[in-house]
Amino acid sequence: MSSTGPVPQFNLYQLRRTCGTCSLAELCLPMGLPHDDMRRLEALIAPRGPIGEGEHLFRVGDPLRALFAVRGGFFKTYLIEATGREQVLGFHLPGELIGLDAIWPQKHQCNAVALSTASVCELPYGAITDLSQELPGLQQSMLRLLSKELALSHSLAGDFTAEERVAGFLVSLSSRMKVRGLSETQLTLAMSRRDLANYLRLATETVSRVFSRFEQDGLIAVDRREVALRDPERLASLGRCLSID
Amino acid sequence: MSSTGPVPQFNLYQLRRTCGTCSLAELCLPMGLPHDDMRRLEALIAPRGPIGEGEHLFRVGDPLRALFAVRGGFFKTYLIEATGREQVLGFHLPGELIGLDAIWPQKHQCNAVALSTASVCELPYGAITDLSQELPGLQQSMLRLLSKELALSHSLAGDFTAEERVAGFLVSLSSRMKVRGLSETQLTLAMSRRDLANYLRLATETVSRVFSRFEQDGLIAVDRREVALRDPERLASLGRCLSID
DNA sequence: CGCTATTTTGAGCCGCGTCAATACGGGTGG
DNA sequence: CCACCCGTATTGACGCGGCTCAAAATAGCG
Repeated sequence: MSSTGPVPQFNLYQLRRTCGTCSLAELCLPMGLPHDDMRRLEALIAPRGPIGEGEHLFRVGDPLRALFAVRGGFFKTYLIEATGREQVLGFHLPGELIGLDAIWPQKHQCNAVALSTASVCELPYGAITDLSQELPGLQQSMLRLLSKELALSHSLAGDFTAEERVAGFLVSLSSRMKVRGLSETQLTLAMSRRDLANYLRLATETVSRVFSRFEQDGLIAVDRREVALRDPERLASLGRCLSID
Repeated sequence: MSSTGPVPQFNLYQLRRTCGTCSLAELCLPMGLPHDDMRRLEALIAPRGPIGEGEHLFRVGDPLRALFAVRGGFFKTYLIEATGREQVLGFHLPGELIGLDAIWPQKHQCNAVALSTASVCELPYGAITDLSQELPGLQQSMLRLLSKELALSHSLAGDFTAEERVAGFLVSLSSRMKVRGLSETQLTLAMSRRDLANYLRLATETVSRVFSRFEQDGLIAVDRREVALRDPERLASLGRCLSID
């Protein structure tokens, strides 16, 4: 049995609407914030209801009004090069903040689109920075998140072989799922092969081939977008560190 | 005549020791800060004298004590992969801040080494964040710098051909030199071919070959580490945007 | 003037991209 | 329920860009 149906998704609409009770709080902006401070932050945050698959949170050039924290579902950020080619920058799981690269010029530098039905918390940028002026913990959180993203981006920058990239991606995703209390061996890829390949800077055919090879070698079991890690150890040794969590 | 001697370097020791009179202030952390605020920032900053070529500012794992702003000279940041291979993350010109990726875990995530005799301003991290708690402009500056670095990192992430990478690098460097009031056509590369190739994720031989090809095509003139841009237009059209300035 | 590190140039090979064909799956309408 | 269609994924054949290996040129330095 390769899949008995989709892995249990994040329960989008059962998530409480406050940071204090949100299971993602420790991954998200309020991480490590004292309770009282968290309440003040909450007051600024606007939850935003179901966002349909394919719907955009923002696009390149949009003025930065708010940062977005993923509550449920998956997002992809990408940009369109001068040549017209799409370039996937990242996939974003619940608890992660999107739009940080817009702070510099106050305009979004990439597009953000939902890969599945999703929901987010909207954090009005001005209000957040105003508040962080008063709450040292909040300022620290923001700097830390930015810095972390930077480190992640660095770790992605190396020149890796196709196998290293794919293995690294799987291991990293596994660890991100684990942190969120989900299965670390039974992964459901939210993205198409094309998006994944683009993100990894490979051709879709190459990703396909590597998946097949890994399956033959008993490293994983692939069924469409369900991937089971059979030998996480060996997989981890194959993939260079693409993870930061 | 390809070179009549080295291009005039930044006058390290003639630079005044205060942000208020530093020609790099507008590129650096105090960018856009009101005069009074700048004075308060200055009080925290410790200039650090001549740093010899090959000397390290910090290494992976060092606790984050301070961020460093380059005043004169050039730095390289890099890390050593698990496999032992070096990975160059970036080259840093005067006015740029180094060490931002250390904020997240409070430990430096990369090594920083001087490529030439250099000097820096040392910004004690705790003091900076404390002050930025009071000065909204300073907080904005820090967020902007981080965000900018992130955007730069994104723009580097694409999969480019060797020619695109080299051309992009030259164009980007040219623009960074121009901002600093130096020649935008007569570039002095501070780094070895090996470092440059590593940074661009190419083999040194490939960089060498691309340089030769560009020279044959009349795009540039190369003499050792002196590179003259002969046709910046065409060069820019070749190289995808690797710049953010 | 030799020694060594760096850079350039050449030859050959291999991983991955490209092109093309096939297989699969999910949705739609009869 | 099945036939059909179309987008996505897989598999195969082939070519090319850039890496590797090797050697020659050049520069830096004692």
